[in-house]
Amino acid sequence: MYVHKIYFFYTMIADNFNYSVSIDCVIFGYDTTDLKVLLIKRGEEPYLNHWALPGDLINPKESIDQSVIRVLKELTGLSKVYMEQVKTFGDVGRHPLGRVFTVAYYSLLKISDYELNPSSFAVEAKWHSVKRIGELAFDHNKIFATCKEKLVESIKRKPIGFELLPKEFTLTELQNLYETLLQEPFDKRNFRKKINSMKLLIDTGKLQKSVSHRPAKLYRFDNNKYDTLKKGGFNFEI
Amino acid sequence: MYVHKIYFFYTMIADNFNYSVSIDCVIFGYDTTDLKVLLIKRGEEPYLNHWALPGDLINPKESIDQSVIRVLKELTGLSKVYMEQVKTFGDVGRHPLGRVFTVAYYSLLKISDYELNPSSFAVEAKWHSVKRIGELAFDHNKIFATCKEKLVESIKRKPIGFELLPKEFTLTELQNLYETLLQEPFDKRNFRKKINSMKLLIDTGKLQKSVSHRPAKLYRFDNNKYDTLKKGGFNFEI
DNA sequence: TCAAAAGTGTTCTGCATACACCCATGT
DNA sequence: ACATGGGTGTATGCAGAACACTTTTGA
Repeated sequence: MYVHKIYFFYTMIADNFNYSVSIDCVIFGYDTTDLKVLLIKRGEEPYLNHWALPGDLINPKESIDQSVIRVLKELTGLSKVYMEQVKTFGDVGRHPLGRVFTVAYYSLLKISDYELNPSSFAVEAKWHSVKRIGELAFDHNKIFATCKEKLVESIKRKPIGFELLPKEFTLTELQNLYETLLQEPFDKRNFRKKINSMKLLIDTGKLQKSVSHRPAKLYRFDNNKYDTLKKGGFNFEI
Repeated sequence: MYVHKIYFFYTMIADNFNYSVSIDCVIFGYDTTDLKVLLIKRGEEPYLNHWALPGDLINPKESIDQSVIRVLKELTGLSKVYMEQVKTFGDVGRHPLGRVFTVAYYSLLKISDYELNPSSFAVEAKWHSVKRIGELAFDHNKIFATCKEKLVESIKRKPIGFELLPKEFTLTELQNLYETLLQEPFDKRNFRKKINSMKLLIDTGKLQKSVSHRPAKLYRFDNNKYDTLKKGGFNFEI
């Protein structure tokens, strides 16, 4: 009976091992006014010269996460990058050469860090404004859209926005970030009141330099405090 | 140079197609007082006689979602079951016979529907209280835990709780559901006030039958209204 | 002295919370 | 008539929203 066949697939033979699995990574960076995504230009068919999400096949001896870490490291030179698994895509026709599943991740990094690590000369990689993404290779537009949505969801409920700013930042920079990502304006005083009430920022005592107006205070995000609060049931929310 | 190798994996050969991909499904049902999960008992090694999550290999010509729909249909007899992709697991050693990735889903169904469709005689399937899950096959305990967390997250922000109740239900049943899933008590009057303010329930005009106390009104969830409201930016939240 | 952005408090409104009694039915 | 859960309103507190002027710096 047909029902017998399923749920017990672990008696499978070598014939069952004929799929391929990759990761694709939507790498977000924020650039004073604009959210950007790091794309690479394909040097081969199919989709020659199309922009695509960076990714790679998963190696036989590495986990999914390790695969993403490896690609991020090779592309950006950075090791400790925030990343989050989003969704797996595996439609039948998504890859011309066979059945390839891809696990999509997004990750966040400070463009200021990235620019210090130009170890990616070998591949043409470029930041694109998320507002001006053209047609990407394969189903990467769909993957990108899904990751963007997930980022927006997460940014409201986790303090991951700080991953996109320099280590020391002003409150106005923080507010601009949220306004850009969430596409809505915030009242300056209320925004500061809310941020302040969370007690998650450390006043560095430093000020902005060489701006032609009153210099703003520089703050750092207090990771330790956040970890402590979170254990006590605290929920970040903007 | 090494960096050349990656990002251009699409020149791969048959050697790259040697992984296997499955789906596993955490099927939740709610039973007047308790959240349950549908497990199947393995009839073969490895993990003979262990309880496991229902799942199957993805067929060459079906999408990931289709694969889940197929398994749910074969196991429960139901076609339109709420489901949500949660996460993909692919640690190197998770399966003894080779590299098997599995895409985890959770799904929600009314146990009352399920019991009318006993098409799963061929496989030993049983509802287990989520509080009393023993040691499951493979990494299924981890998968289960991840899906349970995701369910709890989603239940607060989407009106999916109704998928677990009969089509017509009382407000007390609804409250019990939320109290069970979120593990916190709600004030009866405030709970009703909140539900009422959303205007998402339809009073069927019917009453409970043969209860030895004042019979409660029966309500239905208004799917159309919810879809409309959602388009207007409405966010369900409990 | 001007331009440009930083910084700061109060009032109002609405929503979450806390809380106790009468009602309808079956036995 | 009694036991059982169903059903209802009000007062209080707190957090989000609206809102405008003074301060500091460089040019």
